[in-house]
Amino acid sequence: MVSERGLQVLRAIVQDYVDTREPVGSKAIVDRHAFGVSAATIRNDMAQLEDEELIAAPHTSSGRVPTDKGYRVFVDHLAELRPLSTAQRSAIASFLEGSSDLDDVLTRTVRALTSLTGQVAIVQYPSFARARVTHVELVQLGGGRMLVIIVTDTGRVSQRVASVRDEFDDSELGRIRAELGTLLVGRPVREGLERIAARIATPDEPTIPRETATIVIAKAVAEELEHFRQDRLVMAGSANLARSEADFRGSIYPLLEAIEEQVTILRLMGEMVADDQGLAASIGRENEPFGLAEASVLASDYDVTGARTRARVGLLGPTRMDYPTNLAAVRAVARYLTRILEEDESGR
Amino acid sequence: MVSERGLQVLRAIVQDYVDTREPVGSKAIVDRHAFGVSAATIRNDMAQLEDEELIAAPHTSSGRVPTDKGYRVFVDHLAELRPLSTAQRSAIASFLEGSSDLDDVLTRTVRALTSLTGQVAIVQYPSFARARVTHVELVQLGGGRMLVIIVTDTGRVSQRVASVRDEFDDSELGRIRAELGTLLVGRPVREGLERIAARIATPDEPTIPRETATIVIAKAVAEELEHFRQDRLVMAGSANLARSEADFRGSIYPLLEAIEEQVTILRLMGEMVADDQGLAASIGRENEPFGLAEASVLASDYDVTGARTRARVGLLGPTRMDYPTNLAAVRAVARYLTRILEEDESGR
DNA sequence: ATTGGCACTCGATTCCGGTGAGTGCCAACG
DNA sequence: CGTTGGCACTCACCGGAATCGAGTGCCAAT
Repeated sequence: MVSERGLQVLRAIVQDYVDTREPVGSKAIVDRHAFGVSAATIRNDMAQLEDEELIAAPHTSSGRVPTDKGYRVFVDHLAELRPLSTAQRSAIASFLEGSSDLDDVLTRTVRALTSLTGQVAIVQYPSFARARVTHVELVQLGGGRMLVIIVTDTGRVSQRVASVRDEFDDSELGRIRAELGTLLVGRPVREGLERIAARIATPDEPTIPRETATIVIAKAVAEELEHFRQDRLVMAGSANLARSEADFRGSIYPLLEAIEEQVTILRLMGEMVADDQGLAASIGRENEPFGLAEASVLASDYDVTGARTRARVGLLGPTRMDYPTNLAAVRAVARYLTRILEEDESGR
Repeated sequence: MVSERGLQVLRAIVQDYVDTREPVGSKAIVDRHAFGVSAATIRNDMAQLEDEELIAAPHTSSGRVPTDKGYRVFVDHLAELRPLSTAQRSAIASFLEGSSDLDDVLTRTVRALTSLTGQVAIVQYPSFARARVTHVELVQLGGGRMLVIIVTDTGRVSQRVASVRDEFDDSELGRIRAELGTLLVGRPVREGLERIAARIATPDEPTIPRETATIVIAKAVAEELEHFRQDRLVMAGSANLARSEADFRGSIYPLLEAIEEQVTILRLMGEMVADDQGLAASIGRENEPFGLAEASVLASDYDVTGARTRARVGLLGPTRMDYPTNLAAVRAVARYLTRILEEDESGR
């Protein structure tokens, strides 16, 4: 329904509007872009684009602004990702250089992405539900406290303090440790949880205090494992929302709230559908069910070899954002992250 | 220089302005507050307050607005803390109920305070620099990785993964563990750091690989201990800044940035001087050196028995805030927190 | 010291006409 | 049929004038 040149006009409108934040008129288009035609012709094309609801006019006689649908078409068909400059690439590299554990890598990644794009950057923790437990360690702290440490093959280390009433001698401690070991080591977290649940359900003589202490510990382990199943986010750059405040008609309150809550963004990132390159975008009104109708989220899958699962890096910003640049940045950062995690994996 | 009634007028102006955000005029004061005098008299008082720079007029003929200095006098001499309702007290209690470890307690505390005040709530981690190390644990993860765990008498547990190239058998591991133990256990973190530094500096035969591995581990321990010295914050409610946006002439960008950076707020909270009740306030321009000239910070000390040191709970909001209510909330939450931590301590 | 009165200030609101960017439509043209 | 120049029309955006009114400062009277 809309001509080839019409699409080029749409592209021009998106680009100019993102640049200037001003509604763009037919004259401005022929001036700034080398279409070989007159303004009147562009106007005809614009009328078509308006029929298709790809652009809209704020008032009867003013330039046009892309609609969310227009941005969608732009992203899907028109946008050529703008490759990063070498300066930008080396910036990423220097951000990520010298990182130690997983937490550190993800924190640095999110910082790199926010400084690259000027948007709110988001990194999803790899889901640990499928990670395998490699170590369970118990350390007595004294005073009836027991430190429980769990390590998985994804390199995540996690600990929790349990209150047991008694002190244990080494052999007893060894026995409990061994039992937990057979229950968990080598098993995926999910499965480990089930096995612990089953073990706890097994009716023990409740009169034997040592045995119940084992159960207390097992429960602490289970609680901590449950923690592993919860997805988490690392974010940075929320202050940037204040800069692009003018793009949010209402206030940035819902955005900041979503950032603090995490859960909304987590669900949103989880539901986005990636293309064959692992890139995904959710634009404006498409985020209405999440209460973020004036924002866009870009995301890219990254590989977490050890976890046999994928997670996402992404960013959040106003609908009026520079999609080609930001998509390229997200993709690049995701690739760097994948590579770092692979090196880390093979380095073991 | 300014009469007793003058101070009451200042109080009225602060209260009304906080309520309405409108400059308040002499007429409004006699209407809303039962001074037994006429508007003209109030005007005379206001002229004096203006001479003292406690209030100011946005334009030649409009009501007055408290200056930062005015707020300061209000907080120091005029404000009677508004005691919390029983509903609010039980809200705090229910927030804090069932909390487990230190992290959890602080997170819940900060949530309680933000929901109570509608401002950005801040809790300073107790400084661990003086905490004593009670356990050093080493766990081999395989692949040349060593998990280092440090526990202090404040209940903080912290871990780090170090890359050592070799595998150790149990006796060797025991020896290293014992050495680290004698270096650290029972010592304050600060002192432990020095002892490790001294130990590393001692020229060892660099040809003995096992020995150098010990040093690698010791370095990892030192790094982690260094982490203990860094103060940290837990914050919540940053979205609230968007609600009170109108109170920030510029944008809320610097505020959000400070929240994300933490370090500025950390320094600010550290430098505030508390009164005999442990309460402190830093108002408006007083925060200029920190780039937060349009904000106020309230804080209250809370006790951390085990750490033999004090830390702070506080909140951050626009200068135009309800000081009596917010100060009371901060104080109440600080007291709850102190009590919880004491119970925890004695419960050992 | 307090008060009523009064002139005055100045931001806010409204109205008005002019300006201009931009559109929609149409007739003409290749 | 797509393209183009022309043209009337719309409407947001000034800038200025007029009005309003809340609030002040000052003063003379109590």
